[in-house]
Amino acid sequence: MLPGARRRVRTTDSKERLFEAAMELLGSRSPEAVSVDQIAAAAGVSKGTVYYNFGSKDELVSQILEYGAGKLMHQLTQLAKDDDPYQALKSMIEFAMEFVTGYPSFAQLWMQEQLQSDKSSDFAQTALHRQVTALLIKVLDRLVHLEEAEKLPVASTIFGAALFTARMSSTRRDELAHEQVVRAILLTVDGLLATRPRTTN
Amino acid sequence: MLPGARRRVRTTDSKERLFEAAMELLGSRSPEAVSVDQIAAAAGVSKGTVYYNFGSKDELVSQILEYGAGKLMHQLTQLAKDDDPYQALKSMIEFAMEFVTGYPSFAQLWMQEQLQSDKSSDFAQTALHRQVTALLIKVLDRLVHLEEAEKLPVASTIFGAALFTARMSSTRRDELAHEQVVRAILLTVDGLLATRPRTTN
Amino acid sequence: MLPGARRRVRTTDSKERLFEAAMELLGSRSPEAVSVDQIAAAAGVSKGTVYYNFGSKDELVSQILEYGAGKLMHQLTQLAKDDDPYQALKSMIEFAMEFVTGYPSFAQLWMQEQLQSDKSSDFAQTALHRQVTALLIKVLDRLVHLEEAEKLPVASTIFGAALFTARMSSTRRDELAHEQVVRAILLTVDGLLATRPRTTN
Amino acid sequence: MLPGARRRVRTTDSKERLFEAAMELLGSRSPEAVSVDQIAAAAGVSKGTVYYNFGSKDELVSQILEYGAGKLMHQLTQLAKDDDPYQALKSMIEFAMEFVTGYPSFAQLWMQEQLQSDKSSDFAQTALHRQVTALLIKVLDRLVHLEEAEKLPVASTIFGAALFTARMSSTRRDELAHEQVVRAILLTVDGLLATRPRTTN
DNA sequence: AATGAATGAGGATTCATTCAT
DNA sequence: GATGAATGAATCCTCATTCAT
Repeated sequence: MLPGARRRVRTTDSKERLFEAAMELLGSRSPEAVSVDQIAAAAGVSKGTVYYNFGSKDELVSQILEYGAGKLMHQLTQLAKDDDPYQALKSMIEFAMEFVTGYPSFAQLWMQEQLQSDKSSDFAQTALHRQVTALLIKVLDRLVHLEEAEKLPVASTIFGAALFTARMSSTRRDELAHEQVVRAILLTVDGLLATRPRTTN
Repeated sequence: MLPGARRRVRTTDSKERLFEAAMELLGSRSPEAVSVDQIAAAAGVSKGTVYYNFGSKDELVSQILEYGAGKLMHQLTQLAKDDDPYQALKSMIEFAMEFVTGYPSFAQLWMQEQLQSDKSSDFAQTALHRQVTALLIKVLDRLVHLEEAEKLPVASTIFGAALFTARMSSTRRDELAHEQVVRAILLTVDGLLATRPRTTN
Repeated sequence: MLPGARRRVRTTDSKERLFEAAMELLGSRSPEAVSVDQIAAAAGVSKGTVYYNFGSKDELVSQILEYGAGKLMHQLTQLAKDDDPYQALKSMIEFAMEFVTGYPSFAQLWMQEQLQSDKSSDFAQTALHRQVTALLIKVLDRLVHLEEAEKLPVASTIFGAALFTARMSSTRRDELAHEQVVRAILLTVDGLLATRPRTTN
Repeated sequence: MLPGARRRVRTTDSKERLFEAAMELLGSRSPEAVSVDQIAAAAGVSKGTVYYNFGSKDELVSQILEYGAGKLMHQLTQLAKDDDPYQALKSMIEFAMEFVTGYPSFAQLWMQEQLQSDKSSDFAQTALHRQVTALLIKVLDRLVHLEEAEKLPVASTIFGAALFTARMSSTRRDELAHEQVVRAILLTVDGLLATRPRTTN
């Protein structure tokens, strides 16, 4: 083939299809419960292609995790910059909700992997928890004055409530309206506003 | 053997040992990631004994789920009766934290199964979500006046935050002190108190 | 218990129930496809009772086989005594049909075990084949003159046709009327009568 | 490797080897009594290969059944075309004998499955019984005049006698000479010729 | 870049059998 | 006489992975 000619897109075609198929399937089942055959079949490629592109099942899962973490963090970081810290939190929660609805597998994977003590290192998602809470803390600091010891619990609570309730509402679509859920999660912030001194700029 | 000494107990011994071994193992891994061999070995019985006592792996998991749900609901129902609704909520959250710390497998299993749309009905844990939120709503109603549409989201948020953060804190013991987490979750309630009309007894 | 007092009947109660349950189940499945659990459950006794009464599954199967063989041979021997050899053959075939209809498991077991070369000894059913063919040959000898070499093939054919078609007709009850089948099997004898010299008494 | 030498064939090699190994083993034991391990070992491939090629043990057994049914019916259909109906029947019986001797597993499987009422529909072998008897009836009709009601019983008897005696003679090779058995089975036809009006062409 | 065939380790489950009571 | 609990070998099957093409 002539160098520089058409190429590029086609190259990672199967890779992307595998990626998406895996995300889809991992949205409702644990990684152990999803087989490589299923992923390959859903992507319309052969099983060997999974190994050609990702090397192993674990690697595929890790890449999904990392991809999602990157995407989420990128956007949350942008939203955190809003001048109004309350508005920033609201937008962040809204985005998290949308994100989890769009990619249920991320929430699923994070929740699961976050709870496993034995698995090796776990950069990605432990890092994610740390990164998100750090970001939340930064925004909260701009809103109210918190004692050092309570910062992480508060941030974790918001993170957990958002992650869990978002995931939940993406299943029970009818009962848990997006908007109402966002408002409910923001109640934690309202609670802070009512009980802590405002940050004096 | 000395007469009158310990004995008798032995009867359903293996069943209980299996139950506990399974709870232990399911605390940190998804059911699919725990093998029947592992459970049997951990309980110190043969693999066949699992099937003699439970019929199948799924049934064992289900029974754990049901057992936990019953135990949790029983205690929460008691605590909800406290005359002071705020205190009731606080005790309930505290108990939930302790419970999840003591039996991490429950939180793990509930979270996972709650997210699976395809599994057939799932009385136990779907029922659990409904039961817990119903109970929370009853207590909240005694505290503040909520619009019908926001009740479930608020209750779900508290439930999710408690479940997730409790589970989280039982892994990262050092960083997330029990007491602080309870206070953080209660912020949602503080938020309600600050923004909604009190219930007029 | 006083010797000579009431006893007898009750003693083999479970044994008989097991025997009948096993016959029933073995009527439609190979021994390997029927479990001791199933037999015990069908008999309404515990699994241990099978071993108490029969020692092993194989022994139970063997006893069924022997019991059936004895019963069948006893009656066939009587019927073979009829003065009219043609009538004797007819009665024998009729009885075989009834017998197989009543106890499908015998036909099933015989057919299966007859075909296994590797299984040890096999008194019962190999003996049965020999006994039945020997009996048939005796009666045939009274009817027509056969060369030595063709005796066994002819007797085997009648035996096989009867056993197989009887078993078949007990499944497809509607299509294969008892009477017609008997007549069809007797055609072999008619064939002999038409092509061989009659026995001169 | 020498160019042009044997090669290529290899492709579905394992599948065929499994097929043959299974036929061999099923010749003397019921499917329940033959394990997948044994089949795989006999074929010289790994257990997984059985599942890769056939999906399940049942499917493997079914395919053997169907393959045999096809092969048998094909040849019988040819032989049935002989102008002389008696000769046609003789050839058909001879072929059936050879076939059963060559592939004892077919007779074994057919007999067993034909007798199971509970198994779902069972195209293959029930179809086989129907097909063979239908074919036999067609030939018989060219030979003698039969009442409608007796056609199936007569055909079934011939089928059963052939199947069973053939299977039997392939075990007791010494006692049941091929030729004699064929003649014995043809006696049924002789019986017909002696007792029914010939078909008037 | 991709695949289909093959594998073997491991997983859930069944089952004949043993044994203390 | 009878049973329930327990077992471990064996069975069917799944699955992540490898490799020649």
